[in-house]
This record gives sequence, structure tokens and C-alpha cells, in this order.
Amino acid sequence: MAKIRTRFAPSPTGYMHIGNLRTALYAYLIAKKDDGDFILRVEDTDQGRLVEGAVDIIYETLKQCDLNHDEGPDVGGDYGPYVQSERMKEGIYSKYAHKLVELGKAHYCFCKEEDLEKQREQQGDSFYFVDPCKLLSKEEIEKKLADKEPYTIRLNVEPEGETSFDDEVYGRITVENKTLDEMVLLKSDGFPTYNFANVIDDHLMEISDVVRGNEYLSSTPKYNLIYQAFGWDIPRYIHCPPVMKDEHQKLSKRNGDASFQDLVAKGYLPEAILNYIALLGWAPSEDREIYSLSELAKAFNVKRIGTTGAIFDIEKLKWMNGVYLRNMDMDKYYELVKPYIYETVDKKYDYKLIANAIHDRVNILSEIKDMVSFFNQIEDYDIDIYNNKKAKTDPELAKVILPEVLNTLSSIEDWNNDNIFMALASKAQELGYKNITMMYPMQVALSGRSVAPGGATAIGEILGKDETLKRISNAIDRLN
RNA sequence: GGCCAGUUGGUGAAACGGUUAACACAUCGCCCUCUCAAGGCGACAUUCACGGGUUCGAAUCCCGUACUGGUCACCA
Repeated sequence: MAKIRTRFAPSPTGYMHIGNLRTALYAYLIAKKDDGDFILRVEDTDQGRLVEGAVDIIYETLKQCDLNHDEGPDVGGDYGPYVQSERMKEGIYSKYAHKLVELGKAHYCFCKEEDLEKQREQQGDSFYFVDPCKLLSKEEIEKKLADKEPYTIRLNVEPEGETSFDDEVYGRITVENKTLDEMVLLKSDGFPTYNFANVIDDHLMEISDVVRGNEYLSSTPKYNLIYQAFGWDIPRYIHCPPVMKDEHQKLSKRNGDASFQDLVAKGYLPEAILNYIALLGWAPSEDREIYSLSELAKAFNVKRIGTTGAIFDIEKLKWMNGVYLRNMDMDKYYELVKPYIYETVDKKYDYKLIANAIHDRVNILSEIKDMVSFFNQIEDYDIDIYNNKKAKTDPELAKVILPEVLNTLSSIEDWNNDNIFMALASKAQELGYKNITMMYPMQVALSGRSVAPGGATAIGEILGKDETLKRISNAIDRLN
């Protein structure tokens, strides 16, 4: 079997959408599963829609995701992406388009855009373009060319018969040729259309598996007509179902939906995002959901790509991101979390202890800020929060408990979590309280919150003896 | 409107003619517990868009209907 070669062929018209990224991921996985090549090709044949910096975003995103391409023009020792506007300078597309005219498989079209629009308006829904230029005589064509009349090159389509192909995901698709229009191959500005450049480059780059969104499903027969006109082999097609925002709409930047960059900025890990979106439209054969990129490549199977749009569920991504955070090597976790902690917390506090306290609680990095802000400073709170059903505490009882806590703690020499806990636990026993009855008021006194990470004693350890005693005395003052 | 495709719980989904219709997220309980989490356990689709058919047997095969999406550009 020939080497598997896939490509990701985005057009640089904005940000990297989750749907795009998933297509890139699938293309990458399909190649890597069989030790194939993954190629990045930027399709910028529409000069009007170019967006500054878009290529960089695509490039950086793939890099962050570790979706590295295997070849491309040399860029300072690194592989850059193939760029169609660069390739166009070599005249590749124009050459092939004209060759098709020579072969009698395409023709010059001198129609003006306004004419087409007028025709379209008049015919409305039933518009079907029949190109008058197809009837032009050789002499007329020669003359128009000599007069430098602007032209496009259109594919010839015979309206008889039907064209079909087998998609790896959707199965056999058949359409009648009369529903296919004679699409433009080369635009009047000399640029190829996306469709045409796509076919030419896929062939030239020996792409074996074309992976793309299912919006191309209905135009694929037209692509095949081009392959056939040249007598080229048709690649395998893998059309992917869309990633949806809700039942009706796809995810898109236009709607202000989160892009990959947005998610990263919110504290989602690239690995988790990749893992999650892999599961949107594809299901592993084993009962498992957490996969590293290389594990995905091993487990991936085109046959298990689904055909229906999958709704992007941020809640599940959140959960999965939390799993990644919890399973991560602790040193890596500490480094990752450190800046988020020190964003609000004074450096005199040990970030590792804080990181431990929030370890099982963080799902996305951006949650950390609020979670730990009380270490630095207690926000204003209502003494009502001393009311706790489980601890059976209320402000009145706290007034009694807190001085006991203060007393117990002040005699601790070696200040650490274990010692604090043991001292308090034995005091609780002595006084006939459950542990929680001592701990909960302490937690409120130290954090000003009914819910705080780590537990009262861990918070105490982090704050240090002085600050702990100070906060408890303050709390007592507040209650009186 | 023509053409192409899709339709399993709130969400992602499994199942490839015979299962109590997996599993995961979310939700709700319970347990654990120094709060919250995390973790453990359990509940959660009499039903697979609907209507016919084929079959001893259908979520799975066939036909029709409905709904949803895609596509019909010198956009990609």
C-alpha cells in the first residue's frame, strides 16, 4: 500500500475554530496511525479575504497542539507550510487550467460578473447556469483573447449520466451530472479557485486521503470530474461531520464562539482540548476516553467516525481538563499553576502548598484566581456563614469555639498541617465536639468563606502561625 | 426550490437482526470527610423522529413521511 499522506488545508481568514482544529487533528491521526505524512497547506487564493496574522495563528495553534507537519518549504531549518499564493507564482495552476482547455475538458468564459448576477436574479431559485461562451467559435475566442478581454476558465460538464464516489464515512454518494455546474477553475485575476487549486495540489503532493468537513460532500463529484479530466487517480475521501454550537448552528467565530485560543486563554490545556474534540464525531472501540495524542493515533479508526453533527459541550471539556490537571506530574502541575496563584496571592505564601490545597478542585486554570484570593485578603463576609447544618454551628457557637481554637493553636510549636489537625482533633474530643464543629468556624475565620479549598488546617498551615492567630482573633472580635 | 446527507437520553455516544439499549459528561441521591471538591456506590431512554413493511425476532434491513443540516459564487 502506498504511503498515507494527509493534509490540513485551511484558508487564512481568521481564527482557528474548534471545528477546523478537529479536522486538522483527524487528518493528523489518520496519517500517523499508519506512519504517514501530515502536510500543512495554506489556501490563500482569495486575496479579498486574507486576514493579517491568520497564517501565524494557524501555525502556532498546530504547534501548541503538537500537530506537526512533516514537510514543506525550508524556513530557517524548519518546515514551513506550503502556501498556495507562493506556488501560484510558479504558474502551476494556470498551466494546468490551460492544459484542460487544450484537452477539451474546459473552456474560456468571458461572461462578466454583472451578467451572471442579472441572470441569477431573473431566474431565481431555478437558476442553472448555461455558459454561452461554450458556443463561441475558435475565431471569436482568439479575438477576445487577443483583445485582452478578461476571462475565466470553466470546467466542461456533460449533463448526461451521473457521478458517484465512495466516502469512507458517508458511504456511496451519487449525483446526476446535470446538477453539477461548470465551475470556475481559474479566476479572471489569474488566481485559481479554491476548488481547483485544491485538486491540483492534492494531486501534486500525492495526498492519499482527503480529510475535510462534510460541507464539501456535495461538491466532491465536481472535484472528481477534474481528476478524471486529467486522468489522475482519485484520492480516498474522509468527510467529517460538523462540530455544532447547538442543534442548529455550527461552531464559528462569527457567532462569537470560543476558538482554540480563547479556550487556552481561559485555562484549558491543549492536550485536554485535543482529547475532547477527538471524541466529537469519533468513538473509540474500547471503553475509554482519556487519550494522549500518540494514543489517539494508535486507536483512531476512520470507520468509527460518525455522520451526525456533535454539539460542543463545554461542561464535559471542563471535566476532562480537570482530569488532565489531576493526572499531571506534580512538578509540571506546580509550574503550571504558579503564575495563576501569584496573580492574586502574595509571594510570601508557599505556592506549592496552595497548589496542593486546590489540586482536586481546579478544572480550569482561570478558576484559580477566585479560589485562592482569600489567602491574600479576606473579603467582606456575613457572619451568617457560621451557620452550618453539617457542623451544627452558628455565630453564637462560633463565639465559644473560636477562642478554644485560638488557645489550642497558640501552643503549637512545630507548625504544620498534621500537628494543627491533631491538636484540634484532640481538643474537640476533650470538649465533646465533632471535629467539624471546631474546624468549620476556623475555616470561616481564616477564609471568610463557607467554602474554601484544602480544609481549615491546611489553610492554617499555609497562612503561618502568626497570620492564623491574627485572623482568628479578628474573627472573634467581629462576633462580639 | 433542486440535489446530497443525517435523525439513539439534556450532551458526547456504543450497539454492526436476538443485550435488562454499554460507557462518559451533566443532574439527583447516598457513603467517605475538617467545608467544598476529588473518590466510591446508586438512580436517570418500557425505548432508539414518525408511519408502514420484511423477519420467529428490528434501534439495527426496505419504503414513505416529518424534521434538521449541507450545497447550488470569479468564497473557501
